[in-house]
Amino acid sequence: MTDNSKKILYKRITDLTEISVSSFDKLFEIANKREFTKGEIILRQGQICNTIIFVEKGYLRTYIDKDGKEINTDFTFEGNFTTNLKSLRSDTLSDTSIQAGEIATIYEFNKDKLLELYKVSVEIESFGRKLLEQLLIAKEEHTNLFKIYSPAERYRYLQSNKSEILKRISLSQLSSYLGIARETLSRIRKK
Amino acid sequence: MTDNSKKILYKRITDLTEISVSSFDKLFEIANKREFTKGEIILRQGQICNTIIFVEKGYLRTYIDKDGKEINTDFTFEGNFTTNLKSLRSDTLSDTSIQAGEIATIYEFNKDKLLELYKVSVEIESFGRKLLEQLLIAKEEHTNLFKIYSPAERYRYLQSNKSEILKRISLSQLSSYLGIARETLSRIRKK
DNA sequence: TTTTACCTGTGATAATCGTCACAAAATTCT
DNA sequence: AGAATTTTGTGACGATTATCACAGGTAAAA
Repeated sequence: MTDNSKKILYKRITDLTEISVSSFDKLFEIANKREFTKGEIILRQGQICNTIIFVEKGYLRTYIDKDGKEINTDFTFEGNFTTNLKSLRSDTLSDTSIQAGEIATIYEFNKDKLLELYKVSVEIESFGRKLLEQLLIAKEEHTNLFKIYSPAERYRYLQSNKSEILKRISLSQLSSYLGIARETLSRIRKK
Repeated sequence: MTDNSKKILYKRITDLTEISVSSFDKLFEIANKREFTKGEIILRQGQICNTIIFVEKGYLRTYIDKDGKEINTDFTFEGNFTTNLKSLRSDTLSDTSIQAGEIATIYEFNKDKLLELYKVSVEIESFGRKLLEQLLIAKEEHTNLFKIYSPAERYRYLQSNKSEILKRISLSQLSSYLGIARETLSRIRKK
């Protein structure tokens, strides 16, 4: 494995599950490498999502359009996966868009090809299941922020537990992700 | 299949995925049926969660204790699954408790036995993956409520899209689930 | 470098929401 | 049925937050 990109993906997967080189190679074979400049759209709201995306470099921003205003629902940094699962699973129109937040390199995995691999390799399906587990745990933690904490407390939670996100995401992008007005977040941060 | 309980579980699984009778039987063999009266604790915060729970009858309430106040993070009605995934996966102490909200009948599936079945039956692992997909989609939808909508709008969203929950969950239990003070929710509802 | 576009800070103000206190209503228990 | 417990409604008030408007700053583009 001389390809450096391949290594990043391999690391991410083996961190999650045991996988043979042959299974990994099968997975890598269906990967479609793509490059984006800042601001480019990877998935557009209203389209059907048919891929799972791995971010090798840069980060992606997932957002919903609400009355012309963009509300960020997720940020995906290098070494992580994202998609619109609802659209992917049921072939319905995606209610979110995914955009490159910086110059980004991604790998796209086609859904149908992936489902074929699930049938062929138990290891790959097992990987799929474990990835979902991890995503669900992260989502639960994020949801609970809104139930347990006030806006100011949510920001402080990120400071203590997810400082990476504060370093990379601008205040105005972060505000909708935390369900706080930009101005309020600016005032919270000043303290 | 004469057992009626068995049918409810069977229906839930076959709604999600194709499964052979023999795989289903393997799953049913490891199921541990238990009954609870209203208010009884099924999983206590601070314990390690090692089962996945299927609700056959009644409903369960999942909550976090915050400074002595209980904040509801989830409700699980009959025909659905719940657990504390973080605790289950990493053998760490659960930060949530799960309690019977009514007289309830549940099936518990031991984690280790389930992992064994995943190895034996591809169908069962596939079921596990699809269940996680569904849970993640539902969680994403719920999270977005907090980012997109105001408290009043969140309540109206439940009215239109999840009316079942309004019928079965009391206002005071619902308020923390929606991140709204009980009094405020009472006033919202009056309109 | 200069221009342009975007991002952040800040004041003023209004709207919303949370908290406290208590009464009324509904439900459960005996 | 009657008592006890829990749930819900409501007023008053204060705290927090959203919104609007605009200025200053920063970064990207020409």
